[in-house]
Amino acid sequence: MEKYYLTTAIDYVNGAPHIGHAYEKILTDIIARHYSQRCDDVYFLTGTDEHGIKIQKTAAAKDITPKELCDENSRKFKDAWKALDIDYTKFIRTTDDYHEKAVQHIFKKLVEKGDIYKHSYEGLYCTGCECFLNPKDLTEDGLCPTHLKKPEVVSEENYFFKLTKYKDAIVKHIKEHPDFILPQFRANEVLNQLEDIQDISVSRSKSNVQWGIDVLDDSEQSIYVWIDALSNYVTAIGYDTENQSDDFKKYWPADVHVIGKDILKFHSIYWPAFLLALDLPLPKHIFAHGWITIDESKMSKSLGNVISPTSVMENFNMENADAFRYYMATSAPCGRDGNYSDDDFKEKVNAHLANSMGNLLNRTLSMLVKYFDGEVKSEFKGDNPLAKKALNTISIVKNHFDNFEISEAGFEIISLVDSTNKYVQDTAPWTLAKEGKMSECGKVLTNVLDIMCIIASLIYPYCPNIARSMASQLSFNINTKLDDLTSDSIKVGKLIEKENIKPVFLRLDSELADKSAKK
RNA sequence: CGCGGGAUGGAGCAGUCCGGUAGCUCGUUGGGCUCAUAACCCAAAGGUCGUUGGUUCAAAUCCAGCUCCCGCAACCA
Repeated sequence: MEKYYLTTAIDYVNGAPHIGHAYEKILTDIIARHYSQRCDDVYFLTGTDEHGIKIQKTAAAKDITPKELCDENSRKFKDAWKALDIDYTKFIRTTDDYHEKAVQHIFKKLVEKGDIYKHSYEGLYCTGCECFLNPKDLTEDGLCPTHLKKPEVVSEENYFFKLTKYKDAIVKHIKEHPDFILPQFRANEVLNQLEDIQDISVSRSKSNVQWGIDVLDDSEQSIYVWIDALSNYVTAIGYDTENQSDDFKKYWPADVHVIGKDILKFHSIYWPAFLLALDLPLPKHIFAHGWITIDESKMSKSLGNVISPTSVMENFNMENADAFRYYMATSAPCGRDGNYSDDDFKEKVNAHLANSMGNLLNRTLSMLVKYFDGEVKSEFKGDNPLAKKALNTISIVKNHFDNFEISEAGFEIISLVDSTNKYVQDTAPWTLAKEGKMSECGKVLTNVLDIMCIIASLIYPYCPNIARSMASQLSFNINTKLDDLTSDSIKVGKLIEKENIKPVFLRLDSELADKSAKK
C-alpha cells in the first residue's frame, strides 16, 4: 500500500460542533491512524463548508459579516478536533482562496463541456424565508409553515447539471463494485434513488444568495453547494482544471470518503457524476456511518440534548480523549446508529480500558518487579502459547478495517485482552513464585508482556495516549508497523522500576481517579 | 398499499445473506484467586428469538400476512 487518502465530510459552520460531528472525525481519525500503521503515506482531510444562505442570514442576525461568522465557527471546529486528538493532515475551508478559484474553473469547464446548462423554472418563493419552498412543505392552506404567508410564484433562471447523462454509468459502477458503497446494505438504497433522478440545480441567483462563489462570466449567479462543497475533496490536494499538483496526482482517487448516512445520495450520485464529467477516477469507497443518539433519542437543539464534543471529557475530568474515542468508536456496529449515555460510557470504559486492559498490564509489571526486580532474563524467552491468537487478531483487525468495521475490530482487541487475562489466571504466576518455580513464572510474565506490545499497537488508533503510556512501560516502539509486529518484542534485561509502573487508565469514579483529578 | 430501519434472557447488542444444540458485553447471585486499578477467573439463574400461518426431517434464520417502535419538515451529522 503506497498511500492512503481519506476524508471526512466538511461541516457546515452555521453553529458550533457537537457530538455527532465528533463521531465522524473520531471514526476517520481511527481509520487514518490504523492505516498509518500499514503504510507510510496517509493523507487525512477534514474541514468546513462555509457558503450559503443560512450563514448569510445568521451573520446578518448577529450583525457581523459572513466571513467573521465563518472564522469564529471554523475555529471552534478546529479547537474541538485538537481536544479530541484528531490528527488531520489538512483542514480545508471552502472560503479558502485556492478552493474558490478551483471551483470556478470546475464550473466553467462543465459549462464548456455542455454538462451545465441554463434553465428557468417556476417555484413557490417565500419572502420571509428568502428561499423557494417545496409544495409538500406548505400548510394545508398553502402557506409557508414558518411565516404563515402565502408564497409567491416566482420564476428564476439557474444553471443545471446534466445528472441524467451519467445515471447509467453510475448504476453500472455501483453494480460492478460491491465495495464502492459501504456498508453494502446502503447500495440498494442508492440504486433506488437513482431510478428517478433528475438534473440538479447547481447555482443560485445572486439577488437571493450573495454569500457564495461567483460563476465566472455571469455576475447574476453564484455556485450552489454541490459543486462548491463536494469539490473540496480534490481542490484540497491541489486539483485545478488546468494545473494539477503533484499531491493530486499522488493521492487521487481517494481511498475513502467517510460520511453520514444522510448525505450518502450526494456522495454516491452527484459527486461521482461530477468526477465522470471531469474525467477523473471515482473514489474507491464511500463509507456511510450512522447517527449517535443521546439516551436513545435523536439529538436536536429543540430537545436541548445536544452534547458538545468535549463536554464528556469535562464531566468526567479526563485529561485526554482516549476513553471517549474508544466509546464512540465501539458504540455502534458498522454503519448502524449508536447511542450515548453517561452510564453506559462509564460502564464500558471502566470494564474494557481499566479493568481488563489497564489492569492486565499493571498486574503483570507489578509481578515482574516483585519477583524479578523488573528484569526479563534471557531464559524467559521462548514459546508463547498466546502468540497464535495474538498474531491472528492482527489480521482479523486489518480485515475489519478494510471494511470499516471499527467497532468490530475494537471488540477483537478486547477479546485478546480477555484471553490474556485468562492465561494469567490459569497459569497463576504468583503461585509459581511461591513454589519456587521462578523460571516458569518469568516465562509466563514475559509471554504476557510480549502480547501487551501487540495490544498496545492495536489499541493505538483508538486510544493513542493510553497506547503510548503502555508502550513506554514496555520499552516498545509504538510506531512499529502492524506487519512488523511479532510476539517477541520485549527485550532481555531490566525492563522497569517499581516507581515507573503507572496505571494507563484509571477507573472513572475510583478513589485513585478522584485523587488524580484533584491534583 | 409512500420509503427505510428495528422488535432476540433485567439493559444494550451479535447471529438472519449460505436453515441444524441461542451467543456476546454489562448487570444479578454463588464460588475461586490474592499478582493487580474493590480488579482478575469459574459457575449459576434468566429468553416458547414481536405475532399468526406456510415450506422443511429441522426455522431466530426461508416465504406470506399482521401488530408495535424509530427515522424520512425544521434547528441537525
